[in-house]
Amino acid sequence: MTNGLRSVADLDETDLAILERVEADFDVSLETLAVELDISKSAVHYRINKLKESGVIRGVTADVDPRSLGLEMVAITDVSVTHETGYSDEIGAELDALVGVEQVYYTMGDIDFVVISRVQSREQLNALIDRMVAIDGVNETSSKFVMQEFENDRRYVSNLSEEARAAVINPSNDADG
Amino acid sequence: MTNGLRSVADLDETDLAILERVEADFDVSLETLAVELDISKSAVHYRINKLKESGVIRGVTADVDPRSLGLEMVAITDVSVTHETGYSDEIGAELDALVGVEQVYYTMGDIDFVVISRVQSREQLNALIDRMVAIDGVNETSSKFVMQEFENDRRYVSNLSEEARAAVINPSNDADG
DNA sequence: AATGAAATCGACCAGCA
DNA sequence: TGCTGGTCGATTTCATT
Repeated sequence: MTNGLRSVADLDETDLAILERVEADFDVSLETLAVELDISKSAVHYRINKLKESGVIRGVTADVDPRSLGLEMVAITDVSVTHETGYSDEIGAELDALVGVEQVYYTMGDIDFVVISRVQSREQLNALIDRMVAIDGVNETSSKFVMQEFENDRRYVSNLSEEARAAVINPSNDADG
Repeated sequence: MTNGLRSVADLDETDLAILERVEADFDVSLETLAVELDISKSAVHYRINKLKESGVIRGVTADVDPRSLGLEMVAITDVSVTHETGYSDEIGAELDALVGVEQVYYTMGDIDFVVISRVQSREQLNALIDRMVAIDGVNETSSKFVMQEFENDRRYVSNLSEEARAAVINPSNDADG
């Protein structure tokens, strides 16, 4: 009996420790990690490479502050679509492709898509919503402004409960393996 | 200053070109960038350093695939709070600090917070929502499951319209049309 | 899977326009 | 301030265990 958790790559505690550090700051030196984990620099490098190749680390990226680009306005838009057609995949992709759209979630319930967008000005937001409505199959939209944002910086490993962490390291805990 | 856009750091086209590349893939070599931009390696390095120091690049991070950690379930929770007190800052921070919470938005309107959370299982989600409700000042929650997610990978520069890009490069350009 | 040595690349410095 | 070329140190690669 599985609880739905299936680990794609098997990771040990050392991997998680590396991931926790590099997902917060990849500029940390191999030597620092090597000392912390009490393994050689080459071993750290070997593991990071393996994590990249296996897709656990999807890439290494510069984290750009959107405010430095003038992107100071965030909105959450609920988008409902006409339910006759089953083109939710396409509509979601089209919403996601719109310039200014940051995240698109397709959800259960009467509201079909939740769209997070980030723009410079109210004019840009209005234009963006117009483009959403123009998408074939989009029925209705309802937007709200974000007054304040509490970011978590997309750090997954450090945001894992003890239980969740254990489930990653040992997926055969109560799963099929 | 007519359209409300105020640039924090002044960036030129070369900076934007560098940002566009490194926010997609920081593993790109200095030499590749130098050739592409027709400047020296040192100049690329100098600019990247300046972008880091000025806070435009907040950091360099490994992008970890949440699914490799078994984080396959995403939920969007609307959280309303008791409006008597003005502790929205604290409540937002408390929501954000909960393990499993990825993003917290404080919005205008009758729903006060929109919380995006990512967990391994339904049990973890239930426990998470319990912890939300337990926060002092939280009134009511309403959650919906995310069936599909269309990601944009947090790439801001490449997700800028021509108009928005121009506004970044030349902030004194108050031509907002 | 991990190591140490060798090649390669990025970080830093002094100086220059 | 923005950039150059050169040097040093770190990272990447590879043969070996």
